[in-house]
Amino acid sequence: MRVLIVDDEPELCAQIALILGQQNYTAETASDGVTALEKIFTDPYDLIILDIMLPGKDGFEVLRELREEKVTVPVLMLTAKGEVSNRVKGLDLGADDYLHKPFSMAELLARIRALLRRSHEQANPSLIIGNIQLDPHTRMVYCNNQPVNLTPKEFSLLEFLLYNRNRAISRFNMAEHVWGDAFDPFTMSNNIDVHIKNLRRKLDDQAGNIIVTVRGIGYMAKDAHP
Amino acid sequence: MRVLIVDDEPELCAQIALILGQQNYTAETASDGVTALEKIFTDPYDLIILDIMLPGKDGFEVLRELREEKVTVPVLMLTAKGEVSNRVKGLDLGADDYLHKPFSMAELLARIRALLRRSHEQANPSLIIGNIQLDPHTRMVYCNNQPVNLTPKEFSLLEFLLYNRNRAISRFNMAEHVWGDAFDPFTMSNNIDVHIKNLRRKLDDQAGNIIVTVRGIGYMAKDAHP
DNA sequence: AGGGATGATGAAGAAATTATGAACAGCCCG
DNA sequence: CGGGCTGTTCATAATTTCTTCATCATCCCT
Repeated sequence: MRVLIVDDEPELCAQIALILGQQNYTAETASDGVTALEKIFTDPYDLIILDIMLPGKDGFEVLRELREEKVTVPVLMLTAKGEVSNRVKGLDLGADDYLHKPFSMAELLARIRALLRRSHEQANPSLIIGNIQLDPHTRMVYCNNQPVNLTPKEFSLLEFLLYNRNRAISRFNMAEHVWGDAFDPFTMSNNIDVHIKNLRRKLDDQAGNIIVTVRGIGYMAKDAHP
Repeated sequence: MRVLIVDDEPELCAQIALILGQQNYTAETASDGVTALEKIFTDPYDLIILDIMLPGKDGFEVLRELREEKVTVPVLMLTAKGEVSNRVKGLDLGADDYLHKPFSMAELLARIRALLRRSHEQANPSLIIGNIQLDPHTRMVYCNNQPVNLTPKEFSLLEFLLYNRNRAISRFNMAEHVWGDAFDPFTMSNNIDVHIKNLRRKLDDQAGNIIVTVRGIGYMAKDAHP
């Protein structure tokens, strides 16, 4: 689950990112509106936390451009105290919720969960492909109905592949989604390949029947007979 | 056992919360209907104490929306004196009991116990897993049929884990359910881990056969043969 | 078939996460 | 006020996971 935090206070961003990380969200941050829009258009997020006060394009502008491009990601706006009328403006522009600064982390988290639940839970049954079953909610994976022990990275990777089944996914995309901000695009290591190997081993995928390698691109989770 | 108290008098809320806390319930409060609904939809409670007089959405409205969304949590309504006909209205909308203000704490507690017993008894006779048996009603825990002495926190934690058996539960979720409002998301301590350790020790779960640690997430209570 | 590029694999060190023992504070009770 | 119990925090040990790297296998193109 990818969340983008847009705020010009690095400290607050880091705080929120830390908490979200602990909850197994993949958090990224942007400190101004232009950067935020770039990130959003480059790759979709599941939720955006958007401060109104931003250098350059402010939160309203970001929201407006977003909705103009038909990006329907849920947006939680942060408003400074006293900007009461901003609530109306934000909701008019298509924000899904708002929160006054300063707020408690508990409250922020509750709202995040509510938003994600609203937008995601219905589209979130068990991901099944071949003899593999992945339940995003309980974070359990079964292979031939036997529970399989996956590490966090392995789980995220598999989840992402299954979510995009029958589509070739580039290593870059995987890195972005599983590693988020921590992803170093210049790395020379074959980190992802190693995780894929381990996944195949654990999932009894010797012949690469489920996780197919797409030469020159990356990998793909393939249904047995599409 | 999580209870939500919805009332616009902070004093009364605090009083009830205090009493419930002493009885080893996890109490949270909401002072208006909108907040209450958010909390309820975000994370389920075992019981809701709902005043009718509320700013914004009143108790009836909250109850209506609740039931509309198929939330079946037991609801105890508080009615001011003289609002006799409200009793009928509340029960029609799906309230489970009502209580006239002012009421004695003893009476409130009795009704809470009755409601919880009624709703939990059928769904929740005794939580048994392996050689562990936990009775939510009497708050007794047996290991190999020998009674085990658990502290309140340990009991709540075990209860929550057993209630969600075979599902990986994040530390965050545990904190939320066992600590409720008092939970500090910024704490750096491994408080939960320590409680888990103590639970394992008391339950003779040396090899972590019952309480399994799910790396990167938290813990899970696992049946021997799922 | 040769050569270069790309992916697979095994192993080892680094990093992160969890387990554990112990100290400390707060509270309730006598 | 002191003892016992509970809950929290901290430091450190133990374990698992992640990353990197070297090497080998495979694919693709001419």
